[in-house]
Amino acid sequence: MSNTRCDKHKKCISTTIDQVEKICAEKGLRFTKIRKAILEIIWESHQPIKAYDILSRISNINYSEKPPTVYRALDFLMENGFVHKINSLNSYVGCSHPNEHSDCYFIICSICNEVQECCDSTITKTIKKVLNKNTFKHNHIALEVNGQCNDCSDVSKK
Amino acid sequence: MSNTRCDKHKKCISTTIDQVEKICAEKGLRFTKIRKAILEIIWESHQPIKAYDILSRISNINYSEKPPTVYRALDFLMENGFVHKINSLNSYVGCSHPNEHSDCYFIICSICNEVQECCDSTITKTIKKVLNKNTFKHNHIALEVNGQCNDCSDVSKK
DNA sequence: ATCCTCGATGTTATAATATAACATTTATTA
DNA sequence: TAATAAATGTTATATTATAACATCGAGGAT
Repeated sequence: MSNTRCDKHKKCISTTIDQVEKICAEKGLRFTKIRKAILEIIWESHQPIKAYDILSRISNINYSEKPPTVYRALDFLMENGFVHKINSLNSYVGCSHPNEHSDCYFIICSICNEVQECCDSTITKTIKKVLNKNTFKHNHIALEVNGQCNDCSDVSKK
Repeated sequence: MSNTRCDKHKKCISTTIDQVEKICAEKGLRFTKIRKAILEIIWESHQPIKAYDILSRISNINYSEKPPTVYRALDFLMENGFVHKINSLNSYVGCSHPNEHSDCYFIICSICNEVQECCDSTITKTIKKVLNKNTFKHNHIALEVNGQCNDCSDVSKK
């Protein structure tokens, strides 16, 4: 399934990278060569990618990269909302709307492994109400739903 | 903070263990000695506990236990809804209402590390609506909110 | 009761994920 | 241009989790 949803994937990558570049310029963040290379690798597919898969991809380009290189770039990219970690998969995905909001929700198809963002303000509102009842101040909301996407549940019916 | 919320913690453990025992009997599940011991260790506090901390606790009792012992018990306990994994912490907590519903939501205080369940049906309903819109069939909903609990944000004000 | 089977446990080894600590380089700014 | 702060390089190791195969033991079939 990997890139089928994104007709013009190359464009979709470069648009996002440009956007990130712009945001970094505005905020005075250093979007260095390594950070950019790693963000590009993450965007090569719309699937979540694992840190060590990023590492082996980047080692093809520049031999002898080591884990801290990847984890540091991931830290930077996550801190600034350009990438999200899917905790249930120990994997990382690019954020398709950097800077719009801090909390992103994910639906993860356990058949094709496709991950889609499903950021929805009604979910956020409902959660915030419950947090208020609990007098809990939130920093971050992580929502990951595991199941089958439409395509895969259709296939499994046949 | 650890057990302060639960006035009679010993009772609270034994009640839950009894409940699990009963559920297993009804369902023909084998609540073996090891599984019980590990569930008891998990319930020693209301905090999430890490697999290797369980391992070292159980090694005090019975030397020479090894990781698979713990992970197998955790698998059993999670499959049957007696324990939940907090993915963002790689940690495990006992479920305070085994068998009532499959999806449990957590609020995690980053100061005192206390984790509370905040299973709320309005959240579930709202999420399900969004999943329907996306024609996505869910198996499991994981919601983890990180922030500060009431007690800790009070303290930090002072 | 005995054998059989299957699930549970024991055991060894290793895979997969992530970070600590310190050295060096590069960018920024005073 | 020197000072300084941030980023990267490097080595080592910590943490989390599973594979693979051997053995044990409970409960059912005969």
